[in-house]
Amino acid sequence: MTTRTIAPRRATPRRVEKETAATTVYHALKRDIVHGVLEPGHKLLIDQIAERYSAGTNPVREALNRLSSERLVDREDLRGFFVPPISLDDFRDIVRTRCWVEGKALEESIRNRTEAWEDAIILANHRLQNTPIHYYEHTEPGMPPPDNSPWEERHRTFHRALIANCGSRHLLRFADELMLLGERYRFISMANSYPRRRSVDEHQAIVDAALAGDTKRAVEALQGQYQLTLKIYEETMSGE
Amino acid sequence: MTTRTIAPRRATPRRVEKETAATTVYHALKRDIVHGVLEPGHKLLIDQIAERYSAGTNPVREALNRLSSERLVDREDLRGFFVPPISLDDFRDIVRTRCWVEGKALEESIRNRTEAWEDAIILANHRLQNTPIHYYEHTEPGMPPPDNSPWEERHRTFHRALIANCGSRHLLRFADELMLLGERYRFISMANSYPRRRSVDEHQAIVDAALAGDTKRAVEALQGQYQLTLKIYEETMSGE
DNA sequence: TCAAACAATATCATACATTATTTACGCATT
DNA sequence: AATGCGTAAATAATGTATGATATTGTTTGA
Repeated sequence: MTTRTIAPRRATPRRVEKETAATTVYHALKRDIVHGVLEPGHKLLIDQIAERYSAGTNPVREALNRLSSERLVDREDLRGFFVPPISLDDFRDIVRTRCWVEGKALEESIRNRTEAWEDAIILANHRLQNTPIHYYEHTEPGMPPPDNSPWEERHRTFHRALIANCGSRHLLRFADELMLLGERYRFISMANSYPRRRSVDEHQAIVDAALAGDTKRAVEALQGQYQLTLKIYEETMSGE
Repeated sequence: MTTRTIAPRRATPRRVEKETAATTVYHALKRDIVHGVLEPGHKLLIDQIAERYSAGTNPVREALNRLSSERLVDREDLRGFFVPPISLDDFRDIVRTRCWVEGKALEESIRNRTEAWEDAIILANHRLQNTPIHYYEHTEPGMPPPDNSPWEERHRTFHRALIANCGSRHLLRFADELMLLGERYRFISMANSYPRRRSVDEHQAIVDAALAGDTKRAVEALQGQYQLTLKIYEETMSGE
């Protein structure tokens, strides 16, 4: 057997992953659209966006073009870019499609289950449970809305972890797109009233069923959570 | 009740839908990538593309950015754009995901079936059957490969018609993306040998089952066709 | 009241400048 | 001679500025 020299590791990676202005604007726009900062139906004027994010018009246009293919902005030749309008029908479609896509992905994840996947789920769930939600009602009047971005981030991570083992790159991509589209509705409609429901228990139920290998129960628990989100949204809308 | 004046109709529509250079390049690039004219793994140099399609660099970059969000080109900050490489694993993923997505969409289409939908299927199938395929083997040596774009177009239309009634905009969008990704593999691998198998019968079987309301049989027929495509591709690859 | 003409605004395309990466080359070391 | 390293030139992506073209809003005239 030949002696194998260990490849030397650099302290810093060879290529410092640098971001272009277009990519920076892309992420910023994505965040602001999902968070409802940029309002549905609103026209996205190139110059305004450029100034808002301190960039040139060219990077802005590239970012908008990328987002248009993900349906996070609407585009019309020679007429410009718009924040997509929202509608109950659209949200229904998003939730329904998400149930199908993530249901299938969870099913496959359980079928291919590995220890690493189970560990990741447990960890993600644990972290999510230990991240408190700051409720808007508990803040002083006139104060800015509370920042729940740590919880949001871990919530996303948890749901990604559940289906990460499905083995399909494309299915994961679709799930991710739908998650973003759905989150926008949550941010827009529930900016002032975070869910009171015991989402901790709901998440735990999904994890328990998934770890037990009970596909049917796990998928139903997952889909049930999304259906509930839809129902709450419908009640919120009709109540106003 | 007030008398209602009929709004006057113009002979010509108010807005003549005009296409920007970016959109033209977008479609041209999409076509050439799917058709395998631009080879997998190949680097897409902005200036070359711009000259190739007689456009400026700016529209080209916008088109590339749109395509990158649809996974029809790969993009890396500061390093440029590339035609995505192909691999058996990737094709397997595409076919599998397509079976899930279109299977679900067909199921829903049948559940919501209407006369208009049935008519559209019958029509699309009829048109497809009446469009001949020009086989490469039947052309004279040294001749350019035959143009089957009419058949390709109607084939796409047929498969879209099947699932068009599913009621989900997003599911249809995913199906469309996957169809394009899958078509690229067909064009690349079978450029010289069009399928001899009786796809007419396969399509007819799907239509018959769908019209009979036999969801299970229709979905299985549809998925079977895709699985067969995968099998043929696998054999083609191993045989070389 | 309607329509045509004009003005204002914004998108789109081109040309040019800047910045990063890739390649090529020379030199030193093994 | 072969390999590794550092520097410099070449190449290409990115960003800025400007002009051309289309749309939108307003005004004017019949």
